[in-house]
Amino acid sequence: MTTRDTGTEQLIKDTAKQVFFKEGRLHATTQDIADAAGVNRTLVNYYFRSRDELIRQVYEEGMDDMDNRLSQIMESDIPFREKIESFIDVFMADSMEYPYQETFLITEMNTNSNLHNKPDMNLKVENFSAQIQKEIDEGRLPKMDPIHFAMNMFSLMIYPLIMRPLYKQLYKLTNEQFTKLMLERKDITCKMLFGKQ
Amino acid sequence: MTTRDTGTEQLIKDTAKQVFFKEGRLHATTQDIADAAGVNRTLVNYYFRSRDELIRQVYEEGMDDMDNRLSQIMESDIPFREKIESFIDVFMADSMEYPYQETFLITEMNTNSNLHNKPDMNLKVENFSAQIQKEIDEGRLPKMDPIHFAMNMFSLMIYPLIMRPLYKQLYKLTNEQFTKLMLERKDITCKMLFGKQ
DNA sequence: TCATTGTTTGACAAAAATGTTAAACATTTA
DNA sequence: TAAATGTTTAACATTTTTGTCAAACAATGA
Repeated sequence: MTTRDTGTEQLIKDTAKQVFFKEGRLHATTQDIADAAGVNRTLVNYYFRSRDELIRQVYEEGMDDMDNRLSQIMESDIPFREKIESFIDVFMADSMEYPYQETFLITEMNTNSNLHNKPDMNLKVENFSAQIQKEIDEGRLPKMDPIHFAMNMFSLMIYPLIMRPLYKQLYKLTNEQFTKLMLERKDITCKMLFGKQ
Repeated sequence: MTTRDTGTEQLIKDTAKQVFFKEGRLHATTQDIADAAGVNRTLVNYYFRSRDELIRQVYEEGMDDMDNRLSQIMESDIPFREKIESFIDVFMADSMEYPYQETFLITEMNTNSNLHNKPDMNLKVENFSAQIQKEIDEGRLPKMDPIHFAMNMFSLMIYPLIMRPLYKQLYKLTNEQFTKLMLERKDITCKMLFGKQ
């Protein structure tokens, strides 16, 4: 079967990511996704066979994406702090687009538990920890388990975006105000991490 | 109808909170919840009329709980830093029990959008911001929008707990190791917030 | 004890979500 | 153009989830 590539398969997958990662509608049905994509629901089955398979692919690609974003910290050979600054810049821009990507992944992990971990991610994480440890040893970061640095960084970047509906309500913020705050956070997060206050 | 109170209604609601807030199984069905509670599924309808009503009550009480926890920051009249230290201590203990409470609330907000905000929470938040602003004015905190202090605090406390399945996998952690790290974070979070590194 | 009434259960019904199929449609290519 | 083949659609079927009801059960009180 020489696929004719009408872009529909990709459209459905991309729309599913919009719904799950961007809008955070984690209970969305195939009908919801088809509607959002403006296509007949049957096409979900035509291209993906089942809902589960669509979810599986979205999950898989979400994980791959995380993996790729992690790689970014490794490859460049610039000083640690600059590397982190640049990482925060890129990662936060992505997260502002898709705040619920990690939440989706975790929710799937919590409901399925038949998750296959990508072994090369462990290596990257170890590598990252080693980089942090080096900074600690050379006195540029306070003494602590390197995992805390990573946790701090991801927490400060992602969590406010997840809680957006709540913050908007509690602090009576417009979309513009919220976006402005998130952009400010790039700097704030960096300063928090390196203790330069 | 003089209720006989067999504790079943409360059991179902508590179990729902266990499933949603503790296990993070956000797609759980009424059957899942009934099974977890060890009761006949029909009792969910007997006591709550519909699934939606059970969810509504869990949502409502989850919000009330957040409200109460926020109040805690207001009432005591001890110095700001001590207040925050004590708050982190209590809040993190709660969050370790129910990591997905806020995630559940947000997911519901994202799917329903017919949320009625509790107006008195706005007041508490304003009060909290004023307290932070005072610290800033008196030079005990760096200059920034007080909302960032709140965002930093909640992010550092909650997000690592949400991501637990991922961190456990990436860093090859046992439950005990993870718990130990989370307890360490009480201190780390506090130091991050006040810049004492 | 026996009637009353609230609770629990299982069988059934309804609704919602997902999956299948055949026919209509569109594109390619011979 | 016409056959071949991939794509889309609507009708239908199946499965899953939710909701209803009457009968069984258990506790209370006259």
